[in-house]
Amino acid sequence: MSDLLARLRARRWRLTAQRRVVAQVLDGDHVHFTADEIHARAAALLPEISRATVYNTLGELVAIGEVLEVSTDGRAKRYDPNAHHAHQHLVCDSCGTIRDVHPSVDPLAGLPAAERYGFTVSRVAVTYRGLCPDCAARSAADPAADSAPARAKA
Amino acid sequence: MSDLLARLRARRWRLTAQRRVVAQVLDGDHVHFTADEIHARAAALLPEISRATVYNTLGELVAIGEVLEVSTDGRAKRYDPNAHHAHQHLVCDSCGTIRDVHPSVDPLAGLPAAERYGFTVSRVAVTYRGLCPDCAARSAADPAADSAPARAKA
DNA sequence: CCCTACCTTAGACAGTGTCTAAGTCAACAG
DNA sequence: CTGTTGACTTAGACACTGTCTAAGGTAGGG
Repeated sequence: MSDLLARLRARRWRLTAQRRVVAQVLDGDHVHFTADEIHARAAALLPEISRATVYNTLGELVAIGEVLEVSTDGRAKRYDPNAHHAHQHLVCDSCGTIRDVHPSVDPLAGLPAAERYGFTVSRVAVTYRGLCPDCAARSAADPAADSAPARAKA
Repeated sequence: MSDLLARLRARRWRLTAQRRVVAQVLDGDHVHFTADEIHARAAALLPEISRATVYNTLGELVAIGEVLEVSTDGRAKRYDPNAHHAHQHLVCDSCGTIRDVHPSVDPLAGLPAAERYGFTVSRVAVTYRGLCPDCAARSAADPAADSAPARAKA
């Protein structure tokens, strides 16, 4: 992923400071940030960067296939820099954490032609949902908090 | 589904006119409406129904498991009344149409314990994406329209 | 070093969903 | 049937996420 900038240059992107910091943030921890989180982290490196630029850059990265958009909860989309290796997601219902998992079989095989209703199927998104170890421990200790998803991370 | 009202009564729900029309709308075509579409259709039957009530009622129906929430595109959530029969979704990237499909194997089996990272996995959402027959035909006839997803149905 | 097309910015705007205070009414008791 | 009560509904303000525009800035080629 460290050659993302090189790939962008090959696509004739103008390498502005803003695009560099967005790429740098995506290149950091392999976490799946929301656009707002990416903006906050980018702003820590380049305070004057605007929200619109982050959205623009993310949209362009998605369009050229360097980054994947993941919408797991109907709230903010998350951006997944791991676009070059097929994978699926494991999502915590409580804190929203996402982990990548790698499929052992091609999930497209699970859909027989008879069930495709004439659709041209090109992709499959598989999302496993449950509780991450931390949240499972917390809900066992305090069952009342079970159904109160924390918006912010602990 | 026609006994949804009976099931709600069994749960000690107060059966107001508003809840009846929401149930009635969900009971209609097996389409997956957004909350706003449900509100519009409910308002056709009961003009003074408010948006908040539709959201409240849908939220309660989801909480008790009578209806499923589906978020396919990061925009409005859609509500799926077919909650009593495990199924997956086939989504058209162009027009947004959703069809239910029925899995031949338990998709949870695709995730070996070694890949669960300590998560307590309770559900799996599988979404197949591609083009519906109509949109595939249209994009074959006019490739330029291929990447311009229509927000409204044709 | 200059130019120009592309990029960024601030802020307004739009869509979706949540919350609150006040009024209303379904269900039950008598 | 009528009264009571607490759950339900309402309008509208609010919050969050994402998009758009006009104006100014700047990367990269000459």
